Amino acid sequence: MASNRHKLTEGILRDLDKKPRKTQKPNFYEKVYELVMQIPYGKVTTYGAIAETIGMKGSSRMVGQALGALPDESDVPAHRVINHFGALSGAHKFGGYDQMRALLRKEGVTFKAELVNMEKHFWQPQKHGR
DNA sequence: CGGGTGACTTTAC
DNA sequence: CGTAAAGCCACCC
Repeated sequence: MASNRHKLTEGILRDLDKKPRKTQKPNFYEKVYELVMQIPYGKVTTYGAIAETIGMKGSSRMVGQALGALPDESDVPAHRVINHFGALSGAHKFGGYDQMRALLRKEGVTFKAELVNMEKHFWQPQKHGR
């Protein structure tokens, strides 16, 4: 449902807007965003790699969920996050496959058929603060 | 509190 | 090879 997603997005915006409160459990979404924002220009990474880096190996879906909640005007380069095959799973959020591919190509990312050339562009996320 | 949802990944057949 | 199913768990209602 579109309205549901919209509400979700509002929640994310609210969370991003307020200062990260250092509770015992920081926002999972913020962790994902911080990692994604560290992806260098022209590089890509996968949901699984991000999940593993934030200590949630196997919960790659949560990563996708976090990215899916991002507003379009977000500074988070979500287009650099793809699935482990190199397919553009989130293409629908960028106006379709062709558009997302064009976005990546513009950054120098090369493709093998319909898949990103992972061996060449995969970037292993690193914990915040190295 | 419980159910539904989701930009994934892996394993099994 | 292809399809199915099950883990995974934060967030919203």
